[in-house]
Amino acid sequence: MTNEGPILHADLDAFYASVEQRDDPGLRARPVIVGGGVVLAASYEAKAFGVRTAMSGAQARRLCPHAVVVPPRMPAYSAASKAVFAVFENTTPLVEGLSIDEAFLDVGGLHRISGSPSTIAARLRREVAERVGLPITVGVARTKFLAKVASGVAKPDGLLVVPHDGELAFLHPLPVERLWGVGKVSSAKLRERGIRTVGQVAALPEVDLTSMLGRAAGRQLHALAHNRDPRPVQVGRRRRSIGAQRALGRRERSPAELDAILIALVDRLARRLRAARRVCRTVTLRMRFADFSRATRSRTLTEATDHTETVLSAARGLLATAAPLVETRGLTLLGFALSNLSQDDAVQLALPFDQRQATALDTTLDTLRERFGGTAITRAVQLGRDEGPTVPLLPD
DNA sequence: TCTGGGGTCCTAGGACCC
DNA sequence: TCTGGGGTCCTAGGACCC
Repeated sequence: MTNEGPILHADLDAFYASVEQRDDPGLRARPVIVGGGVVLAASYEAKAFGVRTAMSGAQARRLCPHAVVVPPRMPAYSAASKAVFAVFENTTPLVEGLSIDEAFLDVGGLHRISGSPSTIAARLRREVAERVGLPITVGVARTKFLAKVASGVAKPDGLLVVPHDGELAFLHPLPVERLWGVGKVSSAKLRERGIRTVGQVAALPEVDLTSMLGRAAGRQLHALAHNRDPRPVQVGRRRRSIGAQRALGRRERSPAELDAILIALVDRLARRLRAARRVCRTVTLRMRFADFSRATRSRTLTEATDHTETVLSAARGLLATAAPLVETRGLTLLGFALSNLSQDDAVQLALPFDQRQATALDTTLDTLRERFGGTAITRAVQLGRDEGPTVPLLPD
């Protein structure tokens, strides 16, 4: 898929909180906080008091004592998300979802059919408001990165178009934190050297940035500050891992209690895996401790699986490995991630051809089985699953 | 102030193979 | 016997995003 641009970045405003205000008129125009222990989303009325996403609930209530705190309703948010994405798909087939509440849309080539990019963006906002009842902000620019920055600047309920001849004038005065990939740590490193704006980053040689932030991050930052972002909008990106976790609090848990939580997590994950028709090969145990330090332990299986029992025994093995850590640091969060995902219907994927080719593949698989055993078959079939039917199935 | 639940990508070292 | 360069895979940690 080529990058024809221009690109829209569409981002729902205070998504979870907006859904709550839409569904309960009593909440409209009032400060709303979604989530209990931690703020998952805050309405703009609550944000005005300094409430932010990921802030602890206690701090949020101190800042905004009259806020209405509501528990999250995930099914309502997924349904709203689906409805909004339907509007996106109706605008252009070139949609790249980034999360439950934002996406890139490539509207290049739509000019003659649908009007100018700003007309398309205005219509998109209107349709989301009319059909789904939610406010959405849209940034329009030549690249993904600029479109995303533009929507960030235009929030809430806004529309901002960055003109071709005004890109650097728009970009350079912005604080470095607006750059994608600049979080707390990178921001601190840059500010330590007196670098506060994107323009100041652009004045730096790339080597300075890579030595400060690492190779990939430095290069990316350098490119973005110079407004270089060739990444196309990618349709149909696939998930690379599936995870589930549970906070445990500071209370000690008995081994039996821990095992019960472990079983519940693994069971949930294996179900999601099968529902998505995927198989996994790597199981990762994620832990957080009383001092908020973290650790992971992982194991890669020889064959991909979606069986609860197989994942469960790997999960138990990993937790046993980590017993000394758990003992000394005190476990406060337990989670698992399944990665190294592939499709579970590879043979079908590999056989959209005619009968002769199907027979040839069967012969190939038989040969492999004779010469290399089952592992080679799994490996070859996984290549087929990951890469599609063009991958040669014979090892070199 | 005391911290949820879901993800992505990068780095670096070691094992192993050619 | 010692030496090498290059590549892939696995593991662990960490930054960042919503």
